[in-house]
Amino acid sequence: MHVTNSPAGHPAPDLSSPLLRGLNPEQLAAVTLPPEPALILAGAGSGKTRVLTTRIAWLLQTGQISPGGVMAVTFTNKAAKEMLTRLTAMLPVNVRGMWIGTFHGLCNRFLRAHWKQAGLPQSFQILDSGDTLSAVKRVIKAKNLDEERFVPKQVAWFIAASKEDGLRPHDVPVHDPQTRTLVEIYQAYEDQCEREGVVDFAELLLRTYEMLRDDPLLREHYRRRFGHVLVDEFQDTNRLQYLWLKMFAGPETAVLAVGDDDQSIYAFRGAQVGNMRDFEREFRVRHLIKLERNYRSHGHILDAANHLISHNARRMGKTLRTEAGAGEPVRVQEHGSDFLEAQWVVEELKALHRAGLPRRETALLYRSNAQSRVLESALFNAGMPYKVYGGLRFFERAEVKHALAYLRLIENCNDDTSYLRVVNFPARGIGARTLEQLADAARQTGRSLWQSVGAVPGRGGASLAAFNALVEGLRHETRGATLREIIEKMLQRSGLLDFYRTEKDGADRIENLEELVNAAEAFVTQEGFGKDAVALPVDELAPGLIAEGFPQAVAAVDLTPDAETGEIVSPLAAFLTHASLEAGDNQAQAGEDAVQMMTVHAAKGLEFDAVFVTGLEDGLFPNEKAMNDADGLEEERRLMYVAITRARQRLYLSFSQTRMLHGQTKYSMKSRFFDELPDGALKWLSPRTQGFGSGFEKPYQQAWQRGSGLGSMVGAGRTAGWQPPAPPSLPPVPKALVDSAAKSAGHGLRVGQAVFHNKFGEGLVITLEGKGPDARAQIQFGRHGAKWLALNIAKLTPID
DNA sequence: GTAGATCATTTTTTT
DNA sequence: AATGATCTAC
Repeated sequence: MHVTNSPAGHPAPDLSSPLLRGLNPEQLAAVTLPPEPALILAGAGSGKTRVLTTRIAWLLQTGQISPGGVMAVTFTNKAAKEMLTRLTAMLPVNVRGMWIGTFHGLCNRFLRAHWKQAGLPQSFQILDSGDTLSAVKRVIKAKNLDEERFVPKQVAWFIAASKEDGLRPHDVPVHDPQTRTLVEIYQAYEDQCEREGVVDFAELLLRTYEMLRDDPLLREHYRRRFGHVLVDEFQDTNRLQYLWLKMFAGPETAVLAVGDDDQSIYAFRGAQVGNMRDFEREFRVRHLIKLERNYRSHGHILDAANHLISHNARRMGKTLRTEAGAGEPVRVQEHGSDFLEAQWVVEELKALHRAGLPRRETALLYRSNAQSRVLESALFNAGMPYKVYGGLRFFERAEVKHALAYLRLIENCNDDTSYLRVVNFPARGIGARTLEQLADAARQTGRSLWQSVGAVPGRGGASLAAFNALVEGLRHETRGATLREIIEKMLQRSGLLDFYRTEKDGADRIENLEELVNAAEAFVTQEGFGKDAVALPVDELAPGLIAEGFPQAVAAVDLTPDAETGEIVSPLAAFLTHASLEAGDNQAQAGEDAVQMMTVHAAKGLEFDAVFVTGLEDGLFPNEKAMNDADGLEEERRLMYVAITRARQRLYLSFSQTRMLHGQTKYSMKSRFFDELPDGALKWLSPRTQGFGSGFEKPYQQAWQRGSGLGSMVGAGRTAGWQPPAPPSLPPVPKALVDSAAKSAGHGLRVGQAVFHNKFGEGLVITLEGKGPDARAQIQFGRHGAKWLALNIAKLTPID
């Protein structure tokens, strides 16, 4: 542990505050750091959020800062909300003036306050990824380009990636014709967004960054305002987010970056772990604090995690410790098929539940979403409640998006994306030809679809005009209405309700539309959009600003009031922003006690008493698309590290010899990560012989009945003196394989046979074909994958 | 304009 | 296997 001393000139921190009670020395040091750039390496389960919130509370309480002077950035709405909740629980503070939110949320706030200077319409709309994709599609179509050569998804990805590197179209280096066209699309896309008054997610950040970069006065204002900037999950920041941070944080700013390089699992979407090192260097960080005390997991689990992650070459270096004792060994189980694996999981879950463990305290983790299906059906058949995270989110459902599109048109009729989405939904006889004519007219005049309706002749033109009249009518009728009334009227008049009433499975959709009304209602109450919502006086937060010529700068408070008039943006506009920025929970209804199922990515930041990591097979986890280069494999390893560290008391790791994947049976070897786990922390459960439940219910039952958490299971007998048996060399052969093996006798090999090859190592015979000199075999090798070998050439030694 | 058929696709994902 | 997107036939 290395904590730099406070430099001379900083008074010793006031340590008498009750806020600081119960912090360990490292946490305390982090919370009470002097106002200078600092980096906190916060391991899994080390109390990171607590440090962050306590730090803010302490700064406020000791009068070192006012609420308006704090900025705290997170990645997810959930993290931001949690911070606010904890903070208000610690300190009675008005959070209105505080800038605590996601990168995108804060940018939104900034751009709403400076909409004029940003060159945006006052009620600009935000495109979510789906909207962005359809906008890109329209550009590609308008430019008459081949969608095979310019796949919309990839183009959208290119544009987002460029923006996240801080590059505008003319900044992108062009070396080949393909890129040149991509850049042209990018430019056309930008023009289109500009015309329609919409911005995508990356644009929120990029535009904020550019404004601060190009306007020294504005930059100076914000730098003066935010004495403290705190960044959560720093290892996940991308290039643009880092540049953005450098705009807000000047030489005087106390930036506190909190992150864990070992939990960086988003490189695939642009996260740069290197930002941590850059931060250390560029901000001249003199305070590096490591939080290595883990308050979550028992010893064996941490041993496994530490041992595994030590195989990564590029690390900042950190080892988790616990005082909770060794606890239970990590249970490893092998299965013949994914189906059997799922059955075993269900039986173990039943046993855990019988032992008194709430189902919500158990989690099933997997590498990819496709793996959830088998598990789900096994749980379903067993009648065990479960909850799968990661499906469609509320605001992404088709019917909800349709409804939102109508609302967006009411707010801004030039939003072509929304226009196209609902102009013929429900069907009103407006076909592709009519829309093509409309698009042509719009393109020629450079106007929006809405504005070009007059240019379309005949019946099509009349239908379009009728649609415009419908939206126009809605706008008039709902003027001054409450959000609820607006939405209800829209659902009626648009025909959406009628449409879904006649649909055969429209009942769910109607339910969701009703839920939309509820969400709006909740939003109005929560965000204080009632009649007495008032903008904060302009000079309350940053005195002296007006003199500097930036009256608008400070008005960027929660309710996004207009910078000049102080008038608050309409509830409808605010709700639409909310809908874009926060897609809603992607979980089923809370309440029922259910087993939690999710990908390892989705599990980051969560913890459970018992965790199952399933499908630990080479090719799946580590994923074959990532395991061929060192960086990819290291990220997979970090992912595994995240999976392991989710568990408090009990961890199961399982893998299967066969798995249905893309409609075919895939044969795999156990994950190479098993070789990187310490034998002493593992217990290999032998298949089938011990039966289900493993007889471990007792200590669990006692622990939970005592109502105690960590510590109560320490040294619970089972692990003392326990010796790891040698892992079974190769698994028993599935029955189907044994049956087919009889036919292929002759060369001494059979399907399912384990063999050894001098170059490829151990493998499993998957297929046998041909006879005599033509005989060949497909063999699944561990890290070399499946190979076809000619049996008269290849030297294979059967393994017993 | 819609229903049904065919075809490609299939790591991870927040805002 | 299952999903989504595009194409074809009415």
